[in-house]
Amino acid sequence: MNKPIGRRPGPGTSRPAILAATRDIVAEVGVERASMRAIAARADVDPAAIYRFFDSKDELIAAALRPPDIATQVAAGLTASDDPARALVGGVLFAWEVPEVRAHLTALMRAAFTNDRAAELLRGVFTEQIVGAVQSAAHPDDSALRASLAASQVIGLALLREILGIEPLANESTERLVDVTAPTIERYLEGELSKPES
Amino acid sequence: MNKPIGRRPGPGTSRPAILAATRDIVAEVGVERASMRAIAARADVDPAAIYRFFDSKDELIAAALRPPDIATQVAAGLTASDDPARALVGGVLFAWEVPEVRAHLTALMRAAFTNDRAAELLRGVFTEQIVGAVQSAAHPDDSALRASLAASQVIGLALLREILGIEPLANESTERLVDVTAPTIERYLEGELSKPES
DNA sequence: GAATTAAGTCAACGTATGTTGACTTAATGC
DNA sequence: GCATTAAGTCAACATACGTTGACTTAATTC
Repeated sequence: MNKPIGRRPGPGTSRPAILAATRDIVAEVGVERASMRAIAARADVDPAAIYRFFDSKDELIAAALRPPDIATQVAAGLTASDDPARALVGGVLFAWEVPEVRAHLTALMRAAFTNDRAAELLRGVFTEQIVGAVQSAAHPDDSALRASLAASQVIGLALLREILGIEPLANESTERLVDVTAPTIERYLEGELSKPES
Repeated sequence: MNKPIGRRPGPGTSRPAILAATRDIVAEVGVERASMRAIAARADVDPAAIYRFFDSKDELIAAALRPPDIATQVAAGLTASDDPARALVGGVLFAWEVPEVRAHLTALMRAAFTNDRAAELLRGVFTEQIVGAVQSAAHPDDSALRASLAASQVIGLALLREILGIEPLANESTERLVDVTAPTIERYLEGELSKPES
C-alpha cells in the first residue's frame, strides 16, 4: 500500500452539505422539481461542484436518500423493547419529530412515488430491515404478511399525519396515536389474523 | 335564452380522451414528468389542442384527478352495508382492481405527493367525503379521529400493495386482506380507542 | 352562401433543466 | 520547485418543457 500522492480527498464540508441540501429540497418539492441548481444554492456550492462527488442527479438522489440510521434504530428498539408494537409505531412517529430525520424520511417517501431508484430504496427498507426485524417479534405463521400489515398501518399513519397533514391526525399528540394504534400492530404481529367468530 | 349561433361545443371524443390519457400517464410517471406532449400523444391529439379545453397544465391535472365516483361509491357502500369496516377496506381494494379506477386512484395518490393542487384534492376526499361518511358509522366520541385512523390503515394498505408493490401484500388475495384488516377498522370505528388494561 | 363559433394543426418562443469542458486554486508527496 | 490529485468556478451546450399565435377545417344558424 503506497501512500497516494496528491491532494487527499478531504473530509470537506461540501459533500455532506450537498447531501443535506438534497434531502431538504426533495422533502419540500419532490425529486423532479429539486433542481441541481436549487440544491447547489441551498448547499452554498457551485452546481458543477456536485459532479465532483456524484456522477449524476440520479446517483445524488440515491446517495442522499440511502436509508439510514432510522430503520436500524427502530429495528434495534424493536428487538430490545418488551412491547414491540409500541416500539414500532412510536419509533417511527418520534423519529419524524427530529428535524434532520424528518427531512430524510419525508424526502424518501416523497421521492419513492415518482422515482424508481427511490422506490427501490424504500422497498429495500421494508423487505430487508423492517420486515426482517419485525418478523423476529412476530408469530412465526405468516410472519412476512404480519410484518407488512404492521408496516402498512405505520406508513399510512405517517403519510396522513406527516406528509398530507390530515386533521385531526396532524395535531394529535404522538403519545395518543401510539396508544390507539399499538393494539392494531400487536394483533398483526402476534394475534389471530383472521377474526375469530365472536 | 336565444339559441347560440355557430358550432356547438360537441360531445367530442378529444376531451375525455385527454382526461383519460392524463390519468394514465400521471399514474405511470407522476405529475412532473407527465409532459403535455406525452399526454397529447397518448390521447392521439395535438399538444396545442389540449389548450382548447384547459387553460394550463395545472388545470388539466386538477380536472383529470378531480375525485370521482369512487369516493361517493365507497361512501354509499359504507352507509348501506351492515358491516361498515368490511365495506370500507373492501370498497377501496376492489375499486383498485378496475383498470380505469386504478389509473385514477394511482394518479391521484402519486400526484398528491408533489403537486399542491392534487394534495388539496386528496385532502378534500378525506375531510369531506370519507371522514364524513365514516363518521356516521363511527362511535360519536372522537369520530373525526376514528375516521382518520381508519383512513390511515386503508391508505397505507393500498399504498404498499398497489403503488409500492410490497410483498407479500401485493400478491395476497383481496379477500384475505379484507379479512385481516377489517377488525382493525372495526375497532377504530366502534371499539375502545385506548387499549383497556387486560 | 355568409356569418359565427368550436376543433384541430403547425411552427415557434422563452425558459429551465442536466450536464460538460476548460480553467483556477488548494493540498500533498517527491 | 515540481508533479499529482482534489476541490471549486465559469460559461456554455443540447434538450425538453409549457405555452402562444396564426391558420385551417368542421359544424351550426340565419
